[in-house]
Amino acid sequence: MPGFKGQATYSVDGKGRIAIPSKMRTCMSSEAHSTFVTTRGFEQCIFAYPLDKWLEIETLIAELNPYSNRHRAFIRQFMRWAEEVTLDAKGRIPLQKPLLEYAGIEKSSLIIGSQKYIEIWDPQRFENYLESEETDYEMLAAEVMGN
Amino acid sequence: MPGFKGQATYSVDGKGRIAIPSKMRTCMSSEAHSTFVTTRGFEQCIFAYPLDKWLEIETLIAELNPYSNRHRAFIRQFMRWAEEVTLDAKGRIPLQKPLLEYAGIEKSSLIIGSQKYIEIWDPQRFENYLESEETDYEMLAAEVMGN
DNA sequence: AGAATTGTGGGAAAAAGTGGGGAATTATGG
DNA sequence: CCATAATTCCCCACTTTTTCCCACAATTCT
Repeated sequence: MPGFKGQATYSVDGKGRIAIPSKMRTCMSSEAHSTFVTTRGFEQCIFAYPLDKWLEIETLIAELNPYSNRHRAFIRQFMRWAEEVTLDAKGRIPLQKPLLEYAGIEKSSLIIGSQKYIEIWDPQRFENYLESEETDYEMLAAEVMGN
Repeated sequence: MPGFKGQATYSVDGKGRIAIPSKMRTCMSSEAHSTFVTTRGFEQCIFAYPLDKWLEIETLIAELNPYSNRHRAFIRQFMRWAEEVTLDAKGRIPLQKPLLEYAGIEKSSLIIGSQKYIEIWDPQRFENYLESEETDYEMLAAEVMGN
């Protein structure tokens, strides 16, 4: 089954809703029940996992030891940003204020399909990110994929 | 079954009641009978376990050795703060004064879903906690989840 | 071009959260 | 042991937020 791909610039309306591109919607498995889990990304953006993929991750989290304070801190950070959201009849999901603030998103957003999940960026911030990451595409490929 | 997730700032009313976010209520199993056990957290906050999860923990506690003073000290601390509370018709639970004092909560609180339990913080104290924990999210993730 | 799908916006209905009154229960003090 | 005070519980009223639904514009497909 193919992963999420492509990019698009979509608006975020006054109620914090954002449409998921139909091409990305169609490549969710039915086990996702039209549901995503949104959470903060490692960069300053929002990640959206289809529910089934998210549950796999949560299974790993559930095995951590909550009596270890490092583990507990991680569970806390990981879960507190997460939010289960379901597509409405028009294929949109609501984004909570804390996430929008974290990602610096206001009226416009850049949606990027990134294989197992979708990234949602403030377009300007993504520009800045590209500039700050000096490594060029070709080098990155060689480094990551190169044997 | 998914665990508690998300965060919200809710008020604590004059009677010490606090609403549990509906998204967290809906992911309790029916065996919890709409009941939580609140107790002091390992950090300076309140933990709320759904009853069924709490009973699992209590089973472990029951197996500790009461003739070891370390064990005994832990059992004593763990149990003396615990309080069984039931959701009212509006989805709220009452919080006892000692717990509120311990967590430094007055009128406002930050509710955090943390997988198997819910944490209730004084918002300001949580800010301080975040600052004191310098480790950033990405590092923590790599450390805990890393290969 | 016409029809169907996709993205955008907003209004109405439903649900969630907030606060408080009063009865029932428990605690305190003479 | 009773009277008073305090607390807990149950209920109702209000406000805000979320959810659901419909309308319209833009794009894609046939």
